[in-house]
Amino acid sequence: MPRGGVSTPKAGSKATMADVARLAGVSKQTVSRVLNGTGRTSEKTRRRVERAIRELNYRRSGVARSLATNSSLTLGLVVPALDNPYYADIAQGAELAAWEEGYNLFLCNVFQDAGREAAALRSLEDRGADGVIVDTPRLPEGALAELLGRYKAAVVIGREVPLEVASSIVVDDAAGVRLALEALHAAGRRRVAMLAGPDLFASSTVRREAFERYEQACGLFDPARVVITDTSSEASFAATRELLTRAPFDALVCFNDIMAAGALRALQTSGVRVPEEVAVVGHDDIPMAAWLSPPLATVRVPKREIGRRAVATLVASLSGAAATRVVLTPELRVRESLLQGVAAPRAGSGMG
Amino acid sequence: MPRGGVSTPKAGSKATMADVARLAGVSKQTVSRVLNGTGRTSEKTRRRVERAIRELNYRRSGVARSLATNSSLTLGLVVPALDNPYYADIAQGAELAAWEEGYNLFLCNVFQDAGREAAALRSLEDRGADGVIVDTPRLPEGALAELLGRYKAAVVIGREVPLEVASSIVVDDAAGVRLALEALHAAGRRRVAMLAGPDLFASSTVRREAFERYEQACGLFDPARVVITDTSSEASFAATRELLTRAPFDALVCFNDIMAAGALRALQTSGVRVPEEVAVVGHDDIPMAAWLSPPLATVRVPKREIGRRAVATLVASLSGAAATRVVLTPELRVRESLLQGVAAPRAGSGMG
DNA sequence: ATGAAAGCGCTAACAG
DNA sequence: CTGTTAGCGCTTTCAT
Repeated sequence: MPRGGVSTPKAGSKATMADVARLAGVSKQTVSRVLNGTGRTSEKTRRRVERAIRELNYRRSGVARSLATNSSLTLGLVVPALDNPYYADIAQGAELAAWEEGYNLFLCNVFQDAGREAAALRSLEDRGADGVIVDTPRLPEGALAELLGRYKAAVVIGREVPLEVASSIVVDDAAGVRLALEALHAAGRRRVAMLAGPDLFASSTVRREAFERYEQACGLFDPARVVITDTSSEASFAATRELLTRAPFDALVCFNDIMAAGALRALQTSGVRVPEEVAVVGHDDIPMAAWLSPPLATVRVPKREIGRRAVATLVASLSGAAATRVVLTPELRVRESLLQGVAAPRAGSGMG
Repeated sequence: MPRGGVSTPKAGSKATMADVARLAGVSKQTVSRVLNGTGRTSEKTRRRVERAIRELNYRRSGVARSLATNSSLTLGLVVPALDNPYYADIAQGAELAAWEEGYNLFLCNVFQDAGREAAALRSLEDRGADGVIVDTPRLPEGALAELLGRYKAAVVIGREVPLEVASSIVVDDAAGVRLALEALHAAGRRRVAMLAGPDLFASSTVRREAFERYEQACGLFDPARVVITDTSSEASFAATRELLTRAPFDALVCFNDIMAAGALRALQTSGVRVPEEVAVVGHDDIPMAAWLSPPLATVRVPKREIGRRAVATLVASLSGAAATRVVLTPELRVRESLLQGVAAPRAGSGMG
């Protein structure tokens, strides 16, 4: 066919490399060389091949390619719940980094279910992903090791695993809690309560224990001020109301910002002024935190950075680097929910 | 090797179907039959094969499989920005539905960039995805048609495309705006302002025009009360402040909840009481909307449903069904930011 | 009920 | 610089 059909290709047109070779009057190998930029090819043949490719609207089959090369330049990221902006941010960081490294990143959201986590890990493997990053609170270590062992490389987020199993990226949770408590104490709060998440989340346990340890060390610990509840705003709303009837407190540290949002609302609807009567500190620093009223002070976790580092580590491992453990440090994000005596909140505070 | 090594497989172990066949003393074909449940196989051979599979910790290569079958039971979903909970929710709906249909769903987040959108669509194709769902405001229709034409089936979200190109799932945006305005008018608001998003988003244009039309019809339209701004809380915060100095208004309709959050904060920090002086209505109903202060009234878009329907439509198309157009209807979610004279907000309001 | 041969679309290892 | 021959691991025919 002469160049009649403009560039609008027919739907479903699936030219193969052999078609291109035929049209260009060369062998498949030459086409492959041109495509890969490997070996030397005469300027002339290259042009012919390139023209044929355009003409046929040809695209190499990645499937065939990865069958032949046993690699796919594809990475997988498995997260437990995209509806928590925390994971969405990690995903964005990872996506950006993968793109820069020349890899593709496929995300698997596994809606709160260990079975699905395993399934996602397996199907990513089946589809030929070179490596995976996984943030999974639920999968037991044995199962995780087995699943990850099938990849050339793997990175686990938010959880320490043996280096034989995978690299890991974690955040120093205890340090984050300490930052919050130091600021609270400095602001004169002596009866700090904690809204903890279920122990299912390793980081929740770590944070709760860090809280208890620190408060104990300061001689300010009272177990009656610790509540464990589900990580939803709804559950936190209810838990905070209950806490109000149980023990007096002048500050509240929450496992994450989603929970803090519920707590904030519970305090306000109970007539408790924030931060005058009770200061509130969240954890993670999701984008919405700065827009709550009052803006929520929180322990900022470098989410994008987590995603970025996870990809960097994974790519390094794929190139033969040894597994590593990365520990990231959180920062305190001071906003009005933690400040005292802020009469008229100023515009833009906490937006930096 | 006898059954020495318990069930803990060595890392990187990649048995092939031939290995299994050998160990079981049958042909590859028989193994394939057992795996697929096709053809008849004697109970005895099947057991042998199954045992060999277990022994070798064997998994079929999906890559080889899809090269041979030209199908992968894999679907792709391309979204522009996971950091907007709106998309995260769509993704969860889609993921759930795909899982139920026996498909795998790979998500591609393309960070605000038309080039990346195209790249994602292409790499999903390369990896053998059977079909894709794409929510892309930026890709011009011609390019989109070309990209989608290469799939067996495709679904576009939030945008109408010719049925030859793909099926589409859209929400009746104009109806949503009308719902908000009716409620506002019923509450006595006569000077409604609008915080619109850039025309880049088709739905933003639709909503803005619906707003103008409706207000005009009521004889209440004033162009000075319409502001177009970026879809971030920050930009909306600034735009709202500016609007306050420009034209008086007693209600504010926003393109989405993220923007509404910024607007809410701008009003509050400017000493404007919500909803007493200015009622605010968002759009989408992201989870956080209910936890803002005051809880944000919003036009609820059935996000999960969009994801679910997109997958259902896609799967149907893959089975040969004709392309279709689905229009979903939004609902008004009344919360305190729209109510009048609510002295003491009651607990749990707006949480249902 | 099972096996043998051919091929999916590509790359790798050698020729020339 | 370019072509030929083998596979990658699986599913299809077709035989048996």
